Amino acid sequence: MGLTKTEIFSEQQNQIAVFAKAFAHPARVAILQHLFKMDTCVCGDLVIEIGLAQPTISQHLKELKQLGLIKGNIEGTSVCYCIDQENWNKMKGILNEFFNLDISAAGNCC
Amino acid sequence: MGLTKTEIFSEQQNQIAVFAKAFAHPARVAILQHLFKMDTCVCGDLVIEIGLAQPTISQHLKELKQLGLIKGNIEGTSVCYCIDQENWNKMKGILNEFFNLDISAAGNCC
DNA sequence: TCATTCTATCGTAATATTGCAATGATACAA
DNA sequence: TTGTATCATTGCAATATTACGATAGAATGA
Repeated sequence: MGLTKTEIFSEQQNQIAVFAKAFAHPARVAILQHLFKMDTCVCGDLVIEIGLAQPTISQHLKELKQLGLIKGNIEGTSVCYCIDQENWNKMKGILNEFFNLDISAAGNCC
Repeated sequence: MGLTKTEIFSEQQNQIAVFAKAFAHPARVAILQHLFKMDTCVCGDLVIEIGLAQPTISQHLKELKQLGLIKGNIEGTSVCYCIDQENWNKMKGILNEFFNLDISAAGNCC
């Protein structure tokens, strides 16, 4: 049905899934890496840097913005994008808690 | 078109996206958490534990297995699943490298 | 052998995602 | 005002994902 049954999972499980979805596309990974690489905010060159059409980039930026991982400030005719440090760290905390589950007990019987 | 243009991205970017997709669904998050929680391998009770139909769980398990994040050993009529420690740590390394990109330079102009 | 149990696969329906052309909207410059 | 540059939105087509009923396969026990 293509419809994820979010209601049967915990808030935490859904939140992990939502954040993970942000990185589940190489274009969004590339956008974020570029935002990190630049020592200033990135305006328009994302379209040139990544090889996708402008509406496609705009759509990916919108998703990242809705998740709160990036911020966008209007600067004249262009828009300045950068990482939202606070939310980025929050996301990192949530995902790291999941990644660092104790592995010692599991995995020793297969 | 629903077709990700993997060819225009780096190997690393695609790999991050592929791993992230594993966690981009709460059912798979729940499966992995359950595998971690158990101090022994998990066989059939994932269907009961999580509220999805058996074919659906089987499908999610297949995806996780294809990524190498879990292993499955046949034990009589049932199958024993557990985390693949080696690949799990490898995945953690790749994603952490991405998460821990230097944030100090970016994000100070918005 | 036959029924039971457990899991995988197939087929299908519905929703989600991706990508882009066309079009708007806004700010600035001439 | 008229263009130009930049980015957002809309609308659409194509592919991907999610979920499950039905069914098949494999091992076990009666």
